[in-house]
Amino acid sequence: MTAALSKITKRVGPEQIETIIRDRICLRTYAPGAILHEGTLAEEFGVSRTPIREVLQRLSAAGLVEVKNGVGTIVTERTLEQVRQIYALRIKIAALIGDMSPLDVAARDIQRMEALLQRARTLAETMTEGATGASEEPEKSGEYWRINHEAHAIIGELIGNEPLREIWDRTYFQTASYWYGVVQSEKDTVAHSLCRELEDILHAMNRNDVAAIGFIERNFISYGLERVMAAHQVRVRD
Amino acid sequence: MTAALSKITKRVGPEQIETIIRDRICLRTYAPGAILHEGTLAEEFGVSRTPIREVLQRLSAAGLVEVKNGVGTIVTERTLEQVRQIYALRIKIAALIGDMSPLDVAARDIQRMEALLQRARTLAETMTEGATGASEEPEKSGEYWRINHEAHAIIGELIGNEPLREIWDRTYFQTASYWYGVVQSEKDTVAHSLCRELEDILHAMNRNDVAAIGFIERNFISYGLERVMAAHQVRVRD
DNA sequence: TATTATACTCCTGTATACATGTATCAATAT
DNA sequence: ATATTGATACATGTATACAGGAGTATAATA
Repeated sequence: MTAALSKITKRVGPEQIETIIRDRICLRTYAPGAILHEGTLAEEFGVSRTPIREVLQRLSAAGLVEVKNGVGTIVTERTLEQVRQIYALRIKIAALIGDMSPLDVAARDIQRMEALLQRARTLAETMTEGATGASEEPEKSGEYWRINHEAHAIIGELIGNEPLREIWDRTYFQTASYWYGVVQSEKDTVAHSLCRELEDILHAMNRNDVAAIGFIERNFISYGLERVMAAHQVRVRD
Repeated sequence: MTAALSKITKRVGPEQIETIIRDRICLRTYAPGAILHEGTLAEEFGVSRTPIREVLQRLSAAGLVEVKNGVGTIVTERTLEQVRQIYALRIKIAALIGDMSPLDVAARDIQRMEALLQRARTLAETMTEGATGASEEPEKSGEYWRINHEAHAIIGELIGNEPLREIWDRTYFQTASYWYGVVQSEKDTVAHSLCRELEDILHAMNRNDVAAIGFIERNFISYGLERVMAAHQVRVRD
């Protein structure tokens, strides 16, 4: 692990610890196959192993890690076929959003999405200008992640069927790490794609057409699957 | 809690403990709203609170219980609307089975389902004959549960898309308790309905038509929703 | 030199003691 | 008589010590 993960002074609860570790998995700070040690994490967050174990159990139930006795907690590695299956499911789930008790779009949601679109446009412009600048690259990827993550959350809040929303989140986090791998290698393309995605969603939100949002997502998830599989082929080749 | 839950001598692992407690929730041995105590469960299974807590955390992640600090672990109570939403999702999920990498039906599966149908027919006959016999009622309900549970498992094994199968199981367990409430009050009707369900599935299995099985399930889940809502109305009335 | 057995090291699994949170009930002030 | 407050009992949350399992390195032997 990187040395940037220093000890935290503020006491944080298990829920926040879970969020932090989950984000690290999504952002590939903990890449698939990486081994996490309970003792190390306990020391970093200033707590005992007990609450850390609780967090890892929950992440295990979410399918993000696998706890192995005598070894450690391993970030889940998925085969190409497994990733494809999750994406296939996400496509079907997205198409269901409009059918399952969709909620009304609030003005507040539209404002949040407009702010995200603004940030996404700034990010995309910086991408094309800066070309392949080295030092600021990680921060751009981080910004992409934050935008994408909040957009996902806003859409999730429009899903009135709670069990469906849980699946929406669950499958999103399971594939986030692999999608983020694509983001790192094709920043420029995906940044512009994100802009179009948010524009389309914003139009649908202004019409209060949640079903349309589901189908827009369906299409962009399908696009994501293509990119992930292409990137995976490249990785296998070398 | 009933006194029938005596201490267990054999040492059992957390996985088995989880299955036992989950079954008790499904069978309403632990009814919705019931409070479970970690210490009591620990003593019953002859282990410390630590593995019990791990089990309860997993059941909490599965949406079957809710752990409350200073109070206990409460078996999840769901409103009529929440139950309806889960059923609505199960209906959609069932219809997806045929689309998502269905597996071939093995001869072994057909044999298992034929055996279940046999047991279901025996159960249904006993129902109509015995009318309202008192002493053997619980055992009949238990037999209904075991048949229904194994049929669910067999169908689940035909789902090639693993994330979809997880949802299949998850939503099944979340509604099992409420469906079982219907079973207890309308044993005769549901026993015959189960026979027809298994017959239809067996026909589809012989044709290796997994998609058909999905739609058969879709229809019987829809039927289940009707019965659960009707029963819930009765409960509210008194 | 290759191979196998064994001891060692480190990580998770479990048990237990203690800290903290919640609800109940009784006592007291209004 | 009633409302409020405080003590108390008991629940879960956390820390820590110890037991068990898995991998590795080392040394003995064929």
